[in-house]
Amino acid sequence: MADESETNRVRERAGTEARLITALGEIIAKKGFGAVGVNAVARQAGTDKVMIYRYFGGLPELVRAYSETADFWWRPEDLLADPLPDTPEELPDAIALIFERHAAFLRAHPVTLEVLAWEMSERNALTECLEELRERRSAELLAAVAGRFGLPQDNARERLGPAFALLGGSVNYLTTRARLTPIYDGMDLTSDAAWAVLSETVARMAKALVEH
Amino acid sequence: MADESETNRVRERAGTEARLITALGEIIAKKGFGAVGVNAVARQAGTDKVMIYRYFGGLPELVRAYSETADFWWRPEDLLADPLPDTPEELPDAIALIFERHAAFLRAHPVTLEVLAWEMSERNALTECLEELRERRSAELLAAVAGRFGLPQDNARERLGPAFALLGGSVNYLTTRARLTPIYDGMDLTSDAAWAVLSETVARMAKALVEH
DNA sequence: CATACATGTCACCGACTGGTGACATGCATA
DNA sequence: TATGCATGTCACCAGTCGGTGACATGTATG
Repeated sequence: MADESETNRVRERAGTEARLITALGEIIAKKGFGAVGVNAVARQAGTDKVMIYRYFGGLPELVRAYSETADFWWRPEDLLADPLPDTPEELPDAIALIFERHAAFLRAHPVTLEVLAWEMSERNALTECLEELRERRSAELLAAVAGRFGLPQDNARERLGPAFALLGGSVNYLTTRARLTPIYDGMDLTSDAAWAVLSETVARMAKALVEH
Repeated sequence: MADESETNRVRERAGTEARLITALGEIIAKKGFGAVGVNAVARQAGTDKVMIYRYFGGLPELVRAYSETADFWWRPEDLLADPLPDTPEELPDAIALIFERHAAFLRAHPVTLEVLAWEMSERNALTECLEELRERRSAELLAAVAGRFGLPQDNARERLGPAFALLGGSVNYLTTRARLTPIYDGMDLTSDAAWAVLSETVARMAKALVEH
């Protein structure tokens, strides 16, 4: 009968759940967090919004499910990959490289940028997941850097910690902002040249963190 | 008659326009940019949304009118007010003080913080006004600092410019973010203590900007 | 006084939102 | 084979949104 071709709607809960979760990610990546809603996600998944309520309980729970499948943030290894200077006197260059890689990571991960933007206007399962992940990975990174360059942990936490917060915050801001407003202080933040200049500046400033 | 007490609705275009403009500012300050809409603004102004269309043409034009009445950003004088170090060797401390005052300004101007947050998800008359204002004032600040500390303008633009962009971006990010998510890298950004630590870090890093 | 206009008020429209009940259909089990 | 349940589909609800037309009323002008 014609049934076979028509009624081919998968009829499998796991598949529908998976399609809903990936659809959410696609919406975020393509349209931004402003476009997220039960209707849009269900349409993108090719199913009905009723499934969101039946299988997840609601949009917040679907968002939570999505947050558990994804990995939004870098791992310390990503930023400390070779080639990276080792000796203590090269620490400023290493910091600049970490800065560069942090920026490159974000510029290559649009969903993370959207969630970072979301954090500015709303708290939800996704932003809380990213927040928790970033806090943990930042601490790990700091410890890893201290270990690699032979700094005492408490000293690193006192001196390097706030500096990493400052520089990291700057990267988060400038990359997130650049999606819609590329110009900042006369620089085009979508260009590699601007980021090279910024990285150079970081290298120079980082020198003062190690000296005396 | 009872007319006088009942029909006291001002019946004056200028007054209604002014109430609409101030109502927009109140909505932004109290509820954030997500709550801005013709219905909400008209209700806050105690009038009818028809007036927004009749007198301004629509919400975007009302927003534009509001943007022309307000002054969202610091002036260079605000950040360079006395007491501020003068001598070239004190430049790092001056930079740290500018950083502190930038942060203090934003923490005291919730509407500006909301517009900064808005920039992350949307472009409109308000965000463009703030963008233009900030770009201009930043350039003025840089020139003023160069003048005050006897730096050649092109040198200042090359070395101090990117550093100001980095530090300023960090302040924008951390203050805007702290409205909803105060914790960042283990610091409570609503506390003065955290900002004191950050300022100290800036002072240390700025030393490397002047040396050699 | 009578006319014309500006101001303010109200009701309504279509579109979209989140959310729910009712129903058809297929599969697994008794 | 027949019953029960899970899956999927559709229609509908109430609420809000931006936007507009129609009307009442006050004021200034002829």
